[in-house]
Amino acid sequence: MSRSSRRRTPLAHPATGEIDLLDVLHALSDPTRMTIVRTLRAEPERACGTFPVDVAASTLSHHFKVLRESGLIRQREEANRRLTALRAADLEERFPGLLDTVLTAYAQG
Amino acid sequence: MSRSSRRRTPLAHPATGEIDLLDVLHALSDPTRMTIVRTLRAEPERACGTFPVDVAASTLSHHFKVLRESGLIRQREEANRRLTALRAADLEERFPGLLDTVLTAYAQG
DNA sequence: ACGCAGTTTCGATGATTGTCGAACATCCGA
DNA sequence: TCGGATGTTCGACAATCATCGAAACTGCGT
Repeated sequence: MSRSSRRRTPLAHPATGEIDLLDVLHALSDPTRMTIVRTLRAEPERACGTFPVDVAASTLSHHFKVLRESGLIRQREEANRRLTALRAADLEERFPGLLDTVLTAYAQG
Repeated sequence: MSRSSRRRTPLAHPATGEIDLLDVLHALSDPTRMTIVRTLRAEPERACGTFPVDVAASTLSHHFKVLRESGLIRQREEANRRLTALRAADLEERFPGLLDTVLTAYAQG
């Protein structure tokens, strides 16, 4: 196995069917994470460092972990970057209409 | 002013326009509170003690406060009871479709 | 007047959370 | 091979949270 195929932990994501609604709601109830999700809906895939949030890198990493473990985002390794994408289709399959409704509600501001 | 018109604190509720989405999502991300909201959608108004949750009375009171301050429920005094109702119409006005979508998603299991 | 039923407040406790800086790991380019 | 760029992990810390029991309060019956 090549050294690059496993970074630290294998980047565990919950299966679509295992996504828990309460975890999703909790993940979305933080302003930094909501900003990440909202940003991600516009663009298909983004590197971690390119989000318009003003927190330390380690804090951002923590938020990505919460979003990943809730099933909201998927991350994959790309060289020394980690690319992040919204699991829009999975979410739509699991909880139809949820993401759209929540993001529209947030835009209502 | 009659003694009964003010209990302890005046039971503050946010105005419909002031309801914050992040507060709502946070309030809904707890299983006990989600159960309360779900129970409340079936019945128009309920007394505090009649919810199918297994926590101490003081804990329940705390959850009602969180729900009330988030704008999800409205409470009014009725003799020595406190009656709780879902602010479904207000929620619908503020965040159209949100409550239905979330509760349907939760029922999806 | 007394006590009971229903609820809230208070104080405490243990768990979780958001945040940071420092250190570490990985990959790419010079 | 060395350095810089990109992210993560590791403590640590203060704040918030869910929970409880005990005490207090309110209104209704008796």
